[in-house]
Amino acid sequence: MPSSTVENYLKQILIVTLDENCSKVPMGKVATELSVTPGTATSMAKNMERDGWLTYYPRQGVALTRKGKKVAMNMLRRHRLLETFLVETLDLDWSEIHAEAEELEHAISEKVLEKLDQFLGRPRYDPHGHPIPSKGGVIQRPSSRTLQSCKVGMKVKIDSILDQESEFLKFAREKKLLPGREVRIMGSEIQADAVTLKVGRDQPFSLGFRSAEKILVLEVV
Amino acid sequence: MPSSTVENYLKQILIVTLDENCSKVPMGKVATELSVTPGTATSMAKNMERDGWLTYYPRQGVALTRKGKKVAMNMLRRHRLLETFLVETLDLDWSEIHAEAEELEHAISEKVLEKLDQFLGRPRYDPHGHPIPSKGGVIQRPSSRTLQSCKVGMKVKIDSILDQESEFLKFAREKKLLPGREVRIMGSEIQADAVTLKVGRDQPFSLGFRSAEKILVLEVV
DNA sequence: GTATTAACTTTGATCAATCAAAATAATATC
DNA sequence: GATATTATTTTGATTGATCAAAGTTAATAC
Repeated sequence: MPSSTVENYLKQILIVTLDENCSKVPMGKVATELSVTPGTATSMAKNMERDGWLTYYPRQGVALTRKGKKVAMNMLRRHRLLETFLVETLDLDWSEIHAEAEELEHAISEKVLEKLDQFLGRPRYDPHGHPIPSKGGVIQRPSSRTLQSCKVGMKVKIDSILDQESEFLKFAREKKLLPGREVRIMGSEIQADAVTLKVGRDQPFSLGFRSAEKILVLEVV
Repeated sequence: MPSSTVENYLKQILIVTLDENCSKVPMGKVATELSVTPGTATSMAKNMERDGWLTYYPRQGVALTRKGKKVAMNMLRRHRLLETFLVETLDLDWSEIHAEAEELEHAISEKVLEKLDQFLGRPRYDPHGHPIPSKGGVIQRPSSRTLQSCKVGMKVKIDSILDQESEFLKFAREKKLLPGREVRIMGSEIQADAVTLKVGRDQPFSLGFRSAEKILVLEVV
């Protein structure tokens, strides 16, 4: 059984992994995410490796093992189901539920969670629109679509780049069109055969449909 | 803020205090109640005294301070409201709720508790018939105890019957074991697993602990 | 190709909660 | 009253989680 501290580390590492679409999470990131000093993160990583939750690659970061990922997914499920309950049933304010769920997710048993899921009608998304992992720990993630198909104003996250041509990848890197990045669609005009997008605070720029087609994105809710 | 360990000590000490109607709880009792070694109980007592939760009388026991009692009462409130929720709303089995509430009571915030109370319609008794302390930490009336827990010679008044099984209720009616009736405890023997009681001028009879447990009584002074 | 900087690791210390086992005090027994 | 028993306290050690500060590496800059 993981302690609730370990559960927190696992969950946060999973979130970063999914979010940035990377395999190893650097220790610095772990430390800031959990609000501990880097030294603490390193020593926890070693203990967690000893207990089989993750693999620790010195000076590179940590990656969850299958066992660790399973628990982490379950934490996400707990968190999101609890947030749903707090909003739907107890009518708590949207702004408070995160912190509340953060506490409760460590205390709720599998059995109570199952009953809660049933009571709520087995919701698939939490109040923020995030998908709730299934009992087996699977996130049925919203299927990705091409950048070309996006509507103006949408906020999307880059999922993957289909073209492996190095020239194109180089261009994509320069424009920060990398997996995990969030992008806003500023314009999309069939007649102009182009989409205009903005990455972070950079200057907006346009991509022809030919290129936009090569970029798969996920809608951010 | 007390840690959840401290919360457990406080709650358990309060329960023993109410139960045995005594002011000081001896360390041995504290230790067994919390399933720790006597040494641990002693050292916790010292720390808790330092933090103002209780007064520690060496070789005699501990007594809650006002501050400690307030927190302990609140724990009882949390516990009982949660048990109510688990049975009423989530339909958990009567036998499981105690352990579940034991975990959740440390994680639930005052705000969520308040919403839960509201959602449940501000119940005054938990599923076992125990009174739920008010927000201010007041128990509305002398807490009832099970018939099984009574000492020989006590005179008690029946408060409620927990088992709603019709066969059992029929039996209870025959024996005049009905709310309001006064009963005298003629004998109670753990080895025999039975209590012997007398209702009015009727012939005394015995009840197995299994059944005696289902009957809540109030002590008559 | 060295110097600077940023990221990471080590070291030594602390705190809460616990145990086992030895020491001490209080109570009961003869 | 001396002894045996039981309850309690002390002592010394451990474990998990943490920090501050010093020490290493690797990457970046110049």
